[in-house]
Amino acid sequence: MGNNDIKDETTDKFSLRGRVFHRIREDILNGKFKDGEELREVAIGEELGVSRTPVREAFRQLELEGLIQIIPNRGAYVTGIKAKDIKDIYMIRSRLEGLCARWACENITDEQIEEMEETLYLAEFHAARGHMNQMAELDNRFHTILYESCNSKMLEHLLKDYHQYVWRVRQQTLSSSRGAVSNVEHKYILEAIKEKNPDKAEELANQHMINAYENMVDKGLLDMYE
Amino acid sequence: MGNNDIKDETTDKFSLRGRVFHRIREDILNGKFKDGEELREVAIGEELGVSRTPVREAFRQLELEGLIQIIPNRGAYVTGIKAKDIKDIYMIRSRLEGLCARWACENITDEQIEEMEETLYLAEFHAARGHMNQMAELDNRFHTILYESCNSKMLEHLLKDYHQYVWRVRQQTLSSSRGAVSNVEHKYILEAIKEKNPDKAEELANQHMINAYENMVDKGLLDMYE
DNA sequence: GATGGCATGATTGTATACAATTATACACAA
DNA sequence: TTGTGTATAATTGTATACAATCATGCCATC
Repeated sequence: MGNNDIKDETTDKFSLRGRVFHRIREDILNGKFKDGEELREVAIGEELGVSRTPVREAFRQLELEGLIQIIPNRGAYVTGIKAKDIKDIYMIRSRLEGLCARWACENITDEQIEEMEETLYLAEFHAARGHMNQMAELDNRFHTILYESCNSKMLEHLLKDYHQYVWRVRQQTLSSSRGAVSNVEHKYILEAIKEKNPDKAEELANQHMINAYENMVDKGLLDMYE
Repeated sequence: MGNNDIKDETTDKFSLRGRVFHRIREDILNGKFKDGEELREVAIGEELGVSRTPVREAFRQLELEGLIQIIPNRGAYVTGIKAKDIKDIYMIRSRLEGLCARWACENITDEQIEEMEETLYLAEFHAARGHMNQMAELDNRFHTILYESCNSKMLEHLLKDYHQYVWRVRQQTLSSSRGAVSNVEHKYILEAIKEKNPDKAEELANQHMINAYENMVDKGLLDMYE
């Protein structure tokens, strides 16, 4: 139930605690802090030039996010991303993106539809030229708009959270040849939403996520997380 | 991604911070702290006989759980449960319980099957006599075992989290006449799992949650959260 | 009377000090 | 050599002190 958007709204990125939180989060997701590594409050504090207090508060949040495990009176240990976690997240996302697409059918605004169509159009352009960075960014935008269009803060937060969580892996996926295929799937999903066909939209969004995962498995992109 | 089980494992219920966390959480979920109410660190601290430090750490966790909103340099404000949240959670749960039942098909142990059968048997007994407290407890056990049987810490944590979140509402539901019906649905779900029929199990668990929600709506149990 | 600025108090943000707990090292005995 | 107990160091848990920020109320001014 932790979620990203609330964090960005309320846990000030410029407060010491916020900076520590985001920094450690990044370092874990980027692999700088390895699985099982112990995080000491003073060490982190000195590295970032702050006292233990904000570090401790950041730790408590990271614990709830599942990124570290705190053992009382012992310490904080990094919980790295494992291939199994990625699989679980993709399957969870598949169901939830489906639900999100369903709800989008009755709640999406014309502006959001137009924005999504723009991303699709641009994605086609960049896909043809192999601009992978832009593709990743556009994929990002498509999904973010979809999440915001479901009219459920709960679901929106949950999905944004997972989306961020697998960000690094996802980038690699889109850097492969799936970008174009993914874009076509996006098109069909948006079509179903525009048709106000919730069953179809849910099914397509659901399958879209499963396809994305299977593509990663096929290409061996998850091997490094074993 | 915050989740309950990790909390119970790692955030010691007997540390000051843990006690503050659970206490405030309870008070919000039980309606003692009303929507929009401001929580002051010193006041809470004095009431529980602790200093601000553990209170602050508890606040940070409650924020990630979405139970309070912290505005920097201003204060912490209670975010009450609203009827819309309950609806969203039940729909999210419907999809995820379905996924959970699917995974249970290939991962459940014989011991877990036996435990679930025991709860079903006992529930039948208590349903016939109108023992509502026991019914609630048995419903709890059935779902908890189901969550643990899917072999996914991620999903298990998420579901336990939501399960707790709507605990108070859920108790009222089962206190109505749905207990017996719910128990029959549990039976069918377990049957499908024992048959190793993932499609059927997912569909049944999915529908089970939707039925539970619609029952609450019909009985007007959500009116107080409007 | 309304409005804007400033002083004051209250509250949160951060740092530090102290207490409690745990890990480590070493001595000593079996 | 191995195991155990204890002293010591290191680390986390909690409390308190200080700094920064925000809210409130009063007064001056228009």
